[in-house]
Amino acid sequence: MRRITMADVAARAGVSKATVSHVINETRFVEEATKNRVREAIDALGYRPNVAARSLTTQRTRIIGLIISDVTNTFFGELTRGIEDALFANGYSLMLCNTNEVLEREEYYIDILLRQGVDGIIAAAASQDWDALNEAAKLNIPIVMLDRTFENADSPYVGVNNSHGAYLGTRHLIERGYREIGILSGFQRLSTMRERLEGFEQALAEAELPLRADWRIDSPLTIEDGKRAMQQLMGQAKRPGAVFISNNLLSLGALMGLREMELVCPNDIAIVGFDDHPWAQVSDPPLTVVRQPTYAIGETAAQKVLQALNDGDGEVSSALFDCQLVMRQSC
Amino acid sequence: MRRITMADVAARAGVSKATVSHVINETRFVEEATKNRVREAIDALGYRPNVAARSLTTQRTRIIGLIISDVTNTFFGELTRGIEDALFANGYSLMLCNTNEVLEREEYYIDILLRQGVDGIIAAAASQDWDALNEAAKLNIPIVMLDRTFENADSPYVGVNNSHGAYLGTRHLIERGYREIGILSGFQRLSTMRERLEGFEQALAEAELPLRADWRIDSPLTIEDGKRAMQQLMGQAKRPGAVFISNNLLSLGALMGLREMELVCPNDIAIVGFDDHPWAQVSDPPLTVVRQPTYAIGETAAQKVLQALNDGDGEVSSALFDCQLVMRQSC
DNA sequence: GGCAACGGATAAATCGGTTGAGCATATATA
DNA sequence: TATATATGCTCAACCGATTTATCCGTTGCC
Repeated sequence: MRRITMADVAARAGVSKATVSHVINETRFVEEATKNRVREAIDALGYRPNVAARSLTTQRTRIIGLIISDVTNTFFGELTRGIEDALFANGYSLMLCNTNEVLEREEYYIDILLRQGVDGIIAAAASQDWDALNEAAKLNIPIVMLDRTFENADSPYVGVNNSHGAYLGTRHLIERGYREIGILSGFQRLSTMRERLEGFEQALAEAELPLRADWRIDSPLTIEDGKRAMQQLMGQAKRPGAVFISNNLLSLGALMGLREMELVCPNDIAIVGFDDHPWAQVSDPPLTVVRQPTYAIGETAAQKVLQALNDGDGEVSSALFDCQLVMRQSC
Repeated sequence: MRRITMADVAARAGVSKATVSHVINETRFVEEATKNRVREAIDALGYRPNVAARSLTTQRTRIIGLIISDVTNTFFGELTRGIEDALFANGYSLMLCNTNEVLEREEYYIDILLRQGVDGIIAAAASQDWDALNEAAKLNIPIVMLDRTFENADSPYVGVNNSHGAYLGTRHLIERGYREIGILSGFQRLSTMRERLEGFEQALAEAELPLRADWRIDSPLTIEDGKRAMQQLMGQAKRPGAVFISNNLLSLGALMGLREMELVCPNDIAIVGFDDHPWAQVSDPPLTVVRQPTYAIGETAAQKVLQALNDGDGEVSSALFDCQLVMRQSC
């Protein structure tokens, strides 16, 4: 079946392509009678505008690119969902790019997004600097940093107050009487992880508790690494009594690691994790966590790009959400 | 910064646009020296082809549309990931559409995807018939049904043998000695849910066990509904001793529901769920489940669309994966 | 009466690529 | 020497929209 074009519609309605275009986009006054003939023709023919052709002239695609490390991680899943809903509500579509925290893949995707001519980019970037995104910035494509940011980032950022979140979680451990506290601190090249470590350290410092290097385990952010990290932590002669875990996958892995070592939480070690997850309610034990408003973060990020798109030059502000301690039974 | 076009590259390299195009796409022989001049110009100018313009003539976008109900559900998250990886490996991009099982939203998205001119569609469709996708089919856009299908579906399907999976799970319960078995059977308008119910019934029939209507609870597929369903099941005077749960969100909700009622699994009720999830290993109790190779299903679905795209008319086959029983401690 | 303004449309250029036809020049064949 | 073939590239039409400039009445105003 040949694609129906605007010319077909114009012919059937007995008007020019220009008029059809104006009826569709409401870009100029058209007489009601003419409008109706055009609409009738559109319906009758089942005409569907070709986005590529339109983009060519308008230089807009109504597509937003999203760069994250992995949708499989529910944290990113929720973010994605929030973004998608906000875009949907505004007639935009989403191009999803998983980078797996691999820089080359991120760079590849940024290039693709630019070729695609996306109107904006939301990025939970794997890179540690602005280089990869710089080209996008040069092309004046609005960018919103999601979840993470970096020093020389030159775009609004939407995320949470990580250090305060970690501070809350750690202080909770201290208030429950734990004095020997470790941390699974993740990947220090990510701003989120650095900030969480900072909040953790601040809470310890305030309580005048020691900061032991062997009770801080850095690692990539996977379940496997969480398991390993927890086992390394607990494999030591001198074990902490509690641990703050900076990331949800690490928490899950940690729980698995404990199980394997036949250690029991919170008896052998108390845990406060970062990021909530429905399953955390039914885990053994139900996990006490610092929760971030993930969906809202995504939603806001999307609104920020759209705002940048609509306002033109007006500066778009960053948004920092607060975390919330959710007490359950792991400490 | 003005966008660099092919004309700029051509001018700088001292050749025609046609030659530049041929160098980029390797669509015709070009002398090595000329090629080099073109490549040098491309690099020097930082030229990036405009996908919209290309799509206009080639009628291809190298974008595949994915329709699912919700990325937030890890099952779909995994599917999405498998799809994205396969597309990435082949130089295709992914447009993500969450429908929330809402028909209007699905129809809206299909329309958008067609306007966008996606090369193919992978759909875990909310609709129960072919109507919504029919337009895409008429335009000769390859479609792959993901996870679910329906009677008059006219496209390859990639999923698992649901009835056999449910059969396996149910038989396991029977083998463990349970005789009074219920089912949280989800949404009967989805093929997956119907098939799972079928497998469940078959296992009961084989063991000559009764099929009680009050031990079968249908519901939408959300955590909340799982909770309600489980509480309804266990709120009855005559309770079953075990239950097969046809969906992962329902399983999670069921666990929460039990907790609230202060009932213990598997003592008060044994559970076998459908779909595995990392958290199922650390839940209380660790959940025995029927696992499907989710990632592989997604990957395969993507490969099927690409195959349809490349082979032209060659019929693309469906793919049915097997499920696997993962024994843990919920029965 | 003459000129401006306006209402309601259209023709044609344009966006940035791809691609079939065609055009020199060089080499092979008769 | 004339002709055929191959080589390497250019020209220009085309994809399907948007948008600028323009056109042809009508009406309003001085």
